[in-house]
Amino acid sequence: MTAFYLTTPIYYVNATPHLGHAYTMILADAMTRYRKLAGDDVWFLTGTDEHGDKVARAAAQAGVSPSEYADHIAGVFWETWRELGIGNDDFIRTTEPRHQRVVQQILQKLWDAGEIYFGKYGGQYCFGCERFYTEKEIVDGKCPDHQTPLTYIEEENYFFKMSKYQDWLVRFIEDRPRLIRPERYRNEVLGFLREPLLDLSISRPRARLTWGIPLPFDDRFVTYVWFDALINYVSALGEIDGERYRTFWPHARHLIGKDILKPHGVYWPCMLQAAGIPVYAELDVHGYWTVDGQKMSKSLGNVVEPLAMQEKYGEAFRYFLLRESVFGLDSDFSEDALVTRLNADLANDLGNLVSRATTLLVNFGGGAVPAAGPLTAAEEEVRNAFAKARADVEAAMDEFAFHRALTSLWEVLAVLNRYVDATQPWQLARDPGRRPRLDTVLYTLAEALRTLGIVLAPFLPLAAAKIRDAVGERGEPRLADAAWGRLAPGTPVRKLSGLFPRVETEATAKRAPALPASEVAPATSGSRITVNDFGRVELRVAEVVAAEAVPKSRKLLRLTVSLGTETRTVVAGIAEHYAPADLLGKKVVIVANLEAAKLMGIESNGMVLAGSADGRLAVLTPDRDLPPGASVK
RNA sequence: CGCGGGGUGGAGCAGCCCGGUAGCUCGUUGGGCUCAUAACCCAAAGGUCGCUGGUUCAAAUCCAGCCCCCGCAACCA
Repeated sequence: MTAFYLTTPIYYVNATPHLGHAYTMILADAMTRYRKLAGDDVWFLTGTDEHGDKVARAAAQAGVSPSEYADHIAGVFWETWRELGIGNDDFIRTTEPRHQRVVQQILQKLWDAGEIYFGKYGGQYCFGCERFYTEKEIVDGKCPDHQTPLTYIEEENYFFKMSKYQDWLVRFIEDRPRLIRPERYRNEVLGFLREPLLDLSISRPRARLTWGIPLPFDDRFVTYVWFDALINYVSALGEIDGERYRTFWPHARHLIGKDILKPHGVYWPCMLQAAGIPVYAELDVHGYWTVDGQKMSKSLGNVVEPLAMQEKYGEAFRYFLLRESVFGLDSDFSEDALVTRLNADLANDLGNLVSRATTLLVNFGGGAVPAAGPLTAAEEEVRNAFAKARADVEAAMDEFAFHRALTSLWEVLAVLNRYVDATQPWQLARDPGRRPRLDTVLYTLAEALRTLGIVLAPFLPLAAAKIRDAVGERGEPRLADAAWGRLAPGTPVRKLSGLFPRVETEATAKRAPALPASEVAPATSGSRITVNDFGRVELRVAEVVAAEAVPKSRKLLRLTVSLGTETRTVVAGIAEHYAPADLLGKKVVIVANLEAAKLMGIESNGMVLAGSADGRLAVLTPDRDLPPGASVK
């Protein structure tokens, strides 16, 4: 039995799951289900990354301890994967003792081997971000995030001698064309390695950060999160050289998003090499999702929540992600496109085929699989189409090309729909003399459903199980059983319709594309909107922390407002009514999920609400004190 | 010259690594069928494959240059 070990990144617990996390998980789930189906010994690992600055700060903000905070978010991730039907075998949290033990073990080993040294690091530091910035990142001597001046500070830290592995790593990658895939990412890593590789800072002083794993050889420091986090892939397998480690580590494949290519493609192999652990077998890199053509971000308010999509569309959500994306490239998500896929592929092609085939078997086959009569070229075509799809799926899955695997399977569906049309079983049923022919057709359809129910299982686990169940196939599906002719005559068949009901397009047609504000018709009194329409507008209390007139502008003020967890720039057309000083410290109400807009060259992320009449204007403020960020509705 | 990705019928995409009549889905038009979820099947219209040049018997596919769009640049999948 071949072992297959697939990992996803462990997710940082400073935010709840979004489309991107769900995508990684669904890819990993489909892949591991496929390998299990093929008979491999599979181990599928995911988890959460819980140490570091951001978690500590988010916890402080929420008024709880870091561990309480991490418990909560880790729970949200865990629950989300259950709802999405993800079948991970393990879920590791970096705060677990089993992880910490291995991290410390590896650190000690590296320290003993002289792979780590104590050194001084100086750089431009932003106290807001609690991190250093490189010269390239700094904008006009200021933090690109906060636009505040940076401070030069020096800090002593431990460093991993990564630089000495540069030449080794280049050769290692060059010798292994399949190590990093798709190839564009392999090229990108080799591109990184054309620049000199620096030693990696692997610690943070406890004076600054306590939320981490203490260095075993100097407890004044904790381990830097990247170093800590990457080791989860090993620590989750138990003791190094233990049984599970020996079974799975030689087959380790890491599935990641393109944003974390560098740590996985560069740091991690160096760490492993230094620690005397074999490098992973494969790094598989997927692309990003945009949403309605735009980058997904909180400030744009277009973050797609996987649970909402799952609730609304069920397995079609999973199907869409697998079918619509080309592995490694970016793809665009939209509900319209999802509904189109759902209706065309799942309702019309698959669901309808299952419905018509089971109905034929029930109405004309007496609810049981008949014995097949002589086969003709038509049956041969069906079998060939299926055999071709099996081979195509096998090849596609080897490259994480889920869209190709599904395309191949849908070619079989087209062949089957044509087969029904061409053989016309409802006509055959009228002539008792053609009973053998009818039986052959019905057997072929039943067998097609059974085998489809097996091969579709990794992609549509629930629907595939229903299809198998309709033709009397119970228990765990196995690819080996997808051989033609295994279906026993006499097996009872149940009618299965409504597998994927169509979603009526009216609901989607009314989703108007976002128009620039100037083109939006103003609401007329009398016209009504639904509560859902209103719910799309995110209103929040914001505290004005800075205000200044926009140069050369008559009407505009540039406001910096705090939403509690973030500050942002909002440009407001109120300069004729308010002096900047009037607004300082005021709590106002802003539209927080408004599309960003450039006004006089300044990007505005939100809109300050104000009422006006007869040329007089007044900014809205809460009647009682509310904290910045409080939601308004 | 920071790195990378993309530019293919009305829309969204595959194909490009391994050159050989340009393919899929949606949409449009006409026809067929009635077993099926207004589904299914057949047919048609619609593309100088961003531009220019090169290699080749042959280029969407290889090479060079240019134009446009989009990401990333140590903690967002």
